[in-house]
Amino acid sequence: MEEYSSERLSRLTGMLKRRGLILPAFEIHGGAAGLYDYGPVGGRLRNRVNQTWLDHWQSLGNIVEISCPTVTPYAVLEASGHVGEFSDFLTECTKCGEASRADHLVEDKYPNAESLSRDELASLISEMKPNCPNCGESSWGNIVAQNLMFNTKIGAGKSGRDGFLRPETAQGMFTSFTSIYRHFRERLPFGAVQVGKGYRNEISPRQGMIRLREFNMAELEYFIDPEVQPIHDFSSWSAPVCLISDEQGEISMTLSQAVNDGIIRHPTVGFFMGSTMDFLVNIGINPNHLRFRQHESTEMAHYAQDCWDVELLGSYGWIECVGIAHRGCYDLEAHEKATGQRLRAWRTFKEPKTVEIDGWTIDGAKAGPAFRALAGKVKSAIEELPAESSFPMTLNIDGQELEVRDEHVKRLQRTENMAGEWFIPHVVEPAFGIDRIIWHLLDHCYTETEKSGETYTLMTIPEIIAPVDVTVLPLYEKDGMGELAKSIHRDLCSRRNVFSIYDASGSIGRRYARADEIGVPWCITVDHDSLNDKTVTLRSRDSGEQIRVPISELEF
RNA sequence: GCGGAUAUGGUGAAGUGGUUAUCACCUGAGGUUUCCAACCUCAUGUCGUGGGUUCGAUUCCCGCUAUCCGCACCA
Repeated sequence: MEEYSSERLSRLTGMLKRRGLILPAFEIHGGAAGLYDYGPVGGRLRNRVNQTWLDHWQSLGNIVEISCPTVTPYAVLEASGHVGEFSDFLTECTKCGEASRADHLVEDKYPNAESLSRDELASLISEMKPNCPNCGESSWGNIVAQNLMFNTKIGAGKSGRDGFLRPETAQGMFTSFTSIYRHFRERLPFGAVQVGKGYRNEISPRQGMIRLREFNMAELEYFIDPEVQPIHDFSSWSAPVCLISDEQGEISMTLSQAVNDGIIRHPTVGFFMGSTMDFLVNIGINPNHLRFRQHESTEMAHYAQDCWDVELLGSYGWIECVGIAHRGCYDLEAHEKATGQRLRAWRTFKEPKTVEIDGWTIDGAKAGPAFRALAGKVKSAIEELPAESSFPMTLNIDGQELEVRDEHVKRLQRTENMAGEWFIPHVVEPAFGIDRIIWHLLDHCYTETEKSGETYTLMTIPEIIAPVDVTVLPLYEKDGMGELAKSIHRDLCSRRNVFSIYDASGSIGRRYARADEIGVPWCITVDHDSLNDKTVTLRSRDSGEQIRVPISELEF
């Protein structure tokens, strides 16, 4: 097991920068905290991780990919709860000027103060008079919301609307629900995936790629009928995994056992946990440095019912890289309330239900002129009345006593057949921090060994995400070996989804070392024999083995 | 955001109030070399940024930006 040390970390980050995988962005202008570039090697690595992620989920068969804007109108994120929740409330000590988080000042008495509103916090602070942790005085100014989303204006000048850069891709999937629902012919379950950028104006980005202000995320929103018991196949995950449960602490058990015991509160969450683990291990994450941690009820996001993080161990300790949340009906309901649009699915009953309606309603032709503006409210009140009501009666509507007479009302009696009902689907969301995952796979694949007494580094990146598939090396750039190597290189590059590098500088050993350092799985060497018999040497990064292969049979 | 430290070629380091800032590796060109960081010659490329002190600042001082370490934060 690789030892993580700060020395190894600095060698790794130095290599990533030197070899063009990951670099601080805008460095010639002094840099900018929390912003990183994927360089000439990293760019393709990121792309392949994204593509592998998409392929992984699309293989389920009921998943579509969509792509939504990052610029998002204010109303969308207000409806989702982000404007209200995605911020910290700060208040300044008027004596020393130190800013403190308002919820922290009262959390002795209210352990879950994070969930309090601004007004509640203000009244609690004036009541409890907490002391300033800096100067000890108790004299607090107004509470201001420090929002962690990037503000922007959509449009210019006065006509510009307020907006934000999205803090997650998820909202686009929810606001597109009806289109996705129609695409799937209105049959649950189905899911939508999206990979793209998200933004958070972090107060203090730290730890390199771990906390970024602009980051790559990949999210799946999987819509399910809460009344249908899902059937998932857990048989491929027979080994126990490390779970840190809210109630039981760290335990080791299989996913199916954890679902059966109710530790994982929904089978689909458990299924996605297993599927997520498969994806991560496939792209090079060390399974021994992976664990699942359940959110405690107090740290759960405003939308979640249950949430399991995948944490990966690397140079910065255990870092949450994936969150698998059961969001219930929170999001669709929130957007439905804000817009009045129906964001529901239709559930057909096994047997149509008949509902006897027996009650009263108004006779519009009489009641309308009689009650005028109040007629609508009278109608609602009348329809609430039991069938055995008798008229005339007196109703109190908006403080007015109204006499409702026989002539104003009609008996309502009929039998309705209901074939089904509209309901708000529930959502299970695996949300991946791509940058954190890429960081950890590089951290896990970075191997320092010795070769003839010298330190030797190689990246054991799996072939499916290797940024470079193959390098083509002429033993010497003379006698036509260079030309032959270049033609092989061009042929490989022209193939679908294959990327080759041509490298002719330095000794052959140096070039193998360079290829190993960025994790190129295969090297092709063109030598004198190649000119005659049209064969080349194919060298494996991981085994160092070399075999002779005809140029016409190179398989990439 | 607070406290502390740091900032010198692509990378890692050395050094200085005064002529042209040093070294290794890397990179490029040429030579040599018949498959795992070899060697020879030559070449490219640096004092984060703005201000101050000074005849003169990469060096001293201040601001800014960034990085690292604590604290705090982490939907």
